[in-house]
Amino acid sequence: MRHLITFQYIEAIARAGSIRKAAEDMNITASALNRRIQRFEEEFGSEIFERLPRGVRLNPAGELLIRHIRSQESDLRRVQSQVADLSGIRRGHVSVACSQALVPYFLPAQISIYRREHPGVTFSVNVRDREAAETDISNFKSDIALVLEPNFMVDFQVQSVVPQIISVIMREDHPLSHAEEIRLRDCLDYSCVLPTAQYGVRHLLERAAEENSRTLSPVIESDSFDFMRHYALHENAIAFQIPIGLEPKAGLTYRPLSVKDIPPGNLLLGQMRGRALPVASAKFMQQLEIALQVYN
Amino acid sequence: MRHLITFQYIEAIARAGSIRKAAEDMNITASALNRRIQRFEEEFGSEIFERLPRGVRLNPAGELLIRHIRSQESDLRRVQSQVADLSGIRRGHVSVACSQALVPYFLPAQISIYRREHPGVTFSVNVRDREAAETDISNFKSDIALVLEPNFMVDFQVQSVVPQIISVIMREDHPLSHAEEIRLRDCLDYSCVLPTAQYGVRHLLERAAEENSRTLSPVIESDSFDFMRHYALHENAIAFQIPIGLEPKAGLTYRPLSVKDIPPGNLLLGQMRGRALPVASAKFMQQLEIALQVYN
DNA sequence: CAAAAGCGGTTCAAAAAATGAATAGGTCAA
DNA sequence: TTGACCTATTCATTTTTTGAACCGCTTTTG
Repeated sequence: MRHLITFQYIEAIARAGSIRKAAEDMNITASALNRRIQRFEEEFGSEIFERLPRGVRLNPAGELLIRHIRSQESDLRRVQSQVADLSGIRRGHVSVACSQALVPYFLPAQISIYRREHPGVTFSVNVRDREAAETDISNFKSDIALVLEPNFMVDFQVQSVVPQIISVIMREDHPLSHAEEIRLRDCLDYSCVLPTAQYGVRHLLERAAEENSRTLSPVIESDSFDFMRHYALHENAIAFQIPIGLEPKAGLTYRPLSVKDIPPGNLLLGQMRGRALPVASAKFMQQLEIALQVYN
Repeated sequence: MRHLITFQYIEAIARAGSIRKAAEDMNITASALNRRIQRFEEEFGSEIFERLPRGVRLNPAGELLIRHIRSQESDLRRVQSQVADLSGIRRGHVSVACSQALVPYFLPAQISIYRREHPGVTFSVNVRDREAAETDISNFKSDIALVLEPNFMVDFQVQSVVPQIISVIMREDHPLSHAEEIRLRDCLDYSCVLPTAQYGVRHLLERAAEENSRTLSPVIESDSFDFMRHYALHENAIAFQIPIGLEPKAGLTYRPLSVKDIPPGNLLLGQMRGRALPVASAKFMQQLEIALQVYN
């Protein structure tokens, strides 16, 4: 949309933090971009950038404006996708921000199901911790978020809640592998591999440990659940993950942690509050809702 | 906003029904406008107008687009007004679509109260029947609607409901003027002056008459409540109006119709569903809500 | 402490885009 | 069939946007 390029420039400047950098990004001269902004500010009736010695920054007016710009652009894309839809082309793009647990198993399966029916639809999948996922949603960078225990920002509208009991991951020959369900105190006797602080699983474990006046002392911290799973094989340590992220794997076994110690974590499916999603995203969201019911 | 002019052109064409007419309205050549539209359609990825022998008309894609355009423009105005608000200027514009009953008394009073506090805010007040009011709301031509018994279109979001018992208007020396409350059958003995079909009052009267297997035979129909009120003075006929539209007037008296015959009509305050109103409009709406509580 | 680097803002000639006037070519109604 | 009215196209002209060079300023760097 060529006539909306000013908006795109404004976004680029906000992102880059300086007119010159943004000019470079957008393949234009700094002078041209500068004048564009000045003209826009005049039309708009207010400055939208603070001029700092080392660049520019959105002022409050600019913050309001960029919110409008983003929502407007997303809405226009939605309209375009609706139009494409009614002309029978059925294409579109769906962007998902999700917790790591969804990456190996659940999401690939769901996306492949969806694309079997709508091969014209493309996807982007971004792994985000619970905070970043919400930011992405409210910046219109992602249409859909599927995250464990987010912070519930105001912009985040929950569509579906799935309780997830944290599972203990260990080798089949691990002493704990015979128990039906595992108590938290039992875990503390063994080497633990824990996810780093930004993850929901860690958050839940910490909270539970605190309530039981225990502390977690992991031998390894990692931000990769994949790594942790593999490590459990090597050292015969125990790792933790939510069921939706687990697949049967040779040599490993999974047991639920007792809900007496740790309440189930909530896996939340949601979107930007009040936003009308593009056709493709809305349909994919519907599919996810149905698929998630299995876990209830 | 100069860079959004294409959108304004599209709106003008949709309104005018032909590129030439719109070109004239917008002080531009038909050829220039035509090319603009063609370029836009190419960028947009779909035609938005049906080319007819006698002009053009929005096709379904165009309908979707113009919805977006209108909501987008309204949102931008809102952002501008918010910006003005935070720079302390406190200006803005409020547009109200309302039933005739609100015009003589209620709205002028409310607007004057509001403007006493915010003299920078301007108003437009448009009298609309219940259908037109809803259309205005969903076209973003009005921010706020205050109408009797609208049809409840999906886009219309009700903020406040005020029951209004229809009153009979007559001269002080009219035979009915002594009754505390008046039955519908009594009215039929006298000359009646009725509003035309598009008004809520007429709608309610007709429905009530039908239930009682009676028919209304007005000696005069009018679309002006002001006229009807004055006419009651001359012929000693009876007219009808809702309480919110009535002020004491020398020589005239008002009596409620019995709710046994006619259920109270609903005066509805509302706006476009899901729309974020500009600051000024939102505040005025709040004030109206409070003011209307008196009638409950 | 001085030079360098990085920033937004300004100026002016050059390039690009939008425009107007004229006109082609179509459909419909009388 | 004619005339009215429409969209679409072409091309010279006008308007707008752009790039290059430079100014004045602040911060960083050596």
